[in-house]
Amino acid sequence: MTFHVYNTLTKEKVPFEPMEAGVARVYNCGPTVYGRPHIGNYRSFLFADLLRRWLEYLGLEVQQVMNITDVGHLTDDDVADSDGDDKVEAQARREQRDPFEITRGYTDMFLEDMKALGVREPLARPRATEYIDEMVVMVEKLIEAGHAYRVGGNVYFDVSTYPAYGRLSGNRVEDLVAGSRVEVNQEKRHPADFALWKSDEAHLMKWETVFGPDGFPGWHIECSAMAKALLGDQIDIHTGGEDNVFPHHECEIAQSACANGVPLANVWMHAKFLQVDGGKMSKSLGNVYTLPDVEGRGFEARHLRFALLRGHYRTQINFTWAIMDEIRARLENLDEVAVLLHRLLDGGAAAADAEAGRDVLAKTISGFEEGMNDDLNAPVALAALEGLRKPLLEGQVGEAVAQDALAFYRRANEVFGFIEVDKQTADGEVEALIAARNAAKEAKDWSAADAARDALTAMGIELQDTPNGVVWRRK
RNA sequence: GGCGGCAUGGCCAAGUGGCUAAGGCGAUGGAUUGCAAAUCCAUUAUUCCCCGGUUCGAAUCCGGGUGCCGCCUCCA
Repeated sequence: MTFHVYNTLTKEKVPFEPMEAGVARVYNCGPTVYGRPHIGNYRSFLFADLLRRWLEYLGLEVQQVMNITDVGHLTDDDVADSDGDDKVEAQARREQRDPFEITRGYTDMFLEDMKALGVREPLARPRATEYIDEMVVMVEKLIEAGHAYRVGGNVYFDVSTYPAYGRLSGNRVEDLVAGSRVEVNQEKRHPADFALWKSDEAHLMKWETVFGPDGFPGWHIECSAMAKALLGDQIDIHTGGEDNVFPHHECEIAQSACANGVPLANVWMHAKFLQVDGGKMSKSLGNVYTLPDVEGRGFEARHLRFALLRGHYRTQINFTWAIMDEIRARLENLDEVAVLLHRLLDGGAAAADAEAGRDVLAKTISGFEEGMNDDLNAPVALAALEGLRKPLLEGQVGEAVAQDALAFYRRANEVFGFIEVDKQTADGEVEALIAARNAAKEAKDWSAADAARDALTAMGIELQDTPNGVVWRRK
């Protein structure tokens, strides 16, 4: 089975075929850095990371770009000019700091979190403020081509010049107008027209351009310009959260196609929102969690990575602390597969036949790959990996197979990135305590034996008394 | 008002027309143990939100209802 992906644009799963053999060009809509990223944000970036890692597993070179939006989007495009209020500037006012300082600070936090969560560095993380010139060029081109028009220092995209507008989101221009809850901006030709460039001298983040001295880009042009600058006019996959479908990606599609003459992306993929405690997370409920919150509850970043990748990216998944406890237990089992493989290869209980379990391994690999190839069906792939544990516990795996199984397990973890696959080594203190406990048991000094065991438990070492002696693992 | 998604055991989560509904967590009983943990054995959805329909056959398709969620406004 080849890798199939669900394309939001066509609403169907299609085989993934990169335009250039062996290379996948992928653009991920990144965060707007006006606040500390939360677990909901992480989900869509983790999805982007999973996609990238799966493409790499398949042997493709992935040219991945994830932008950082450090220009605030207007909170309300249609009434923009009056107060120039946008997320970044609003935050800047709240913190009484320079907006550029704000975005730098939150960008650093974002990058720290990504690193902690094991997200691989993309080829580039362009910042919108570094691509103002490219945006202006694109806007000028759209004006020249008759797809955009100026009203004073503002520039709007004329949706009537792009009949496919609405295809991605399933919205019709007429319905958008009817359902619009914002005041109609009189200077636009059509209420659905969207801003490419805005001017407002009260705006804090502003640039002098051909459109005037106090301008700033509209919400959508940034990504179109950065994708073009770094990946070219046409890319293979464009991703984002489900909220990006409309208006952001719909607008990107329109403006890029009109400016470049080719479709921006062949496939559009969107991650569903994460829910917390069964509903939308909200500040008033106090459940807009961040990585430090999760770590404060005694979990590691990899637990969170697992929790957010455990469900299919297009299904709603829920986050609760009870689920995190379950995640911890499950991850211990996945870690244990590696522990068991290392133990076996170090002379542990292997099946007599070195080739024993070959069929089990083959089934595991095909289950894993078929799951991932089916639009990144992580739950199926994970179930396949978990299936390795039982045969190992039952001693049904031979040494040669274990060798291959470990190699595969490492590759599988190159995709998931939350399993501990390296061999666990004991330090002198651990070994001494184990020896002390064995001696105490021999002497039937149960309180000394239990003391040693308690000390090890406190160090995160779990002992297992098996019929063949004592083994241990780090939990 | 317009558009869209989802509903599977105590919990999480696969399955999208056809053998006994994956897998995990948890729970219960037993074995094992100095006691535990781990492990092993057994049990844990005759049933997939509800009501109709199509079909030889549906969790899977269709119609209606209920509930949750999303977009149309900043949001991953």
